[in-house]
Amino acid sequence: MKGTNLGELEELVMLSVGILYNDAYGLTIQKEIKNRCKRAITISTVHSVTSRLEEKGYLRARYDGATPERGGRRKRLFTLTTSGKAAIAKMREIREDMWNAIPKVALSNG
Amino acid sequence: MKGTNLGELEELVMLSVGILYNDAYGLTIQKEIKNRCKRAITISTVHSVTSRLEEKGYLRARYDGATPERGGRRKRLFTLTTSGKAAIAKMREIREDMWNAIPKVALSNG
DNA sequence: TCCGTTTTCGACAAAATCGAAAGAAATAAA
DNA sequence: TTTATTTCTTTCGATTTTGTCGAAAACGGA
Repeated sequence: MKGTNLGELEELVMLSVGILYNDAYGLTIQKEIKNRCKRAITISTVHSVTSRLEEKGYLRARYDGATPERGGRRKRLFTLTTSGKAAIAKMREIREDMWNAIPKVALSNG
Repeated sequence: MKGTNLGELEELVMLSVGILYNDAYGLTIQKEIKNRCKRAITISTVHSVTSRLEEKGYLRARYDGATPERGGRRKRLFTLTTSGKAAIAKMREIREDMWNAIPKVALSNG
């Protein structure tokens, strides 16, 4: 049981779900990533990532109960689970600590 | 040619190289990650990641010219390239922006 | 030659990625 | 009412990149 961590894209999807709060589903997640990261991924990619995150227990899904205005299939909305929130928070903390530990000289140009 | 991005572990290795500055090589990188991330990876893993980062142009390697005190093969020291620095800085910026965009309510417990 | 350190090699699992096609559900058109 | 259209979800199969090892090879003193 190795892969208990988050991959790079998995993390971006988690952050997107957090940002979108109560409107996170395939399409909106895809757009969020496109806008913020200037990175085009297909809807298939988003779905395969969200599935994996569900399996890991980092994301929970529910069906949209509200009536859609003009047609369309029910949306599958995602929210972060408690362990999901903890996972991304921890990664952030570790990276920030590492950034702070980099000596200035290592980042100067030349 | 898709994979121009950094993977999760690749990023950690880059940060470690920055932290270690003029003493970044297999062993020290491995330890840095172990200490900071509480994550045990083998030395083989570190080497395969650094190789890939070199190919991507994010890391540059040189051999240690100094005489080793007590035996052992020459070390291969790594430093961040200009594009390498830019790559990790960009990832950091994007993630910070995303974190700031997450509404408080999405992170509260419950 | 022997020992300890470090890198290279070859292999495999997990994550990232896509395209295409098939459901669903609600509404608009016939 | 029946059919078509729209908007999304699901699923499948396939391929490239990343992540991960264990073992072998290469050094460089002692």
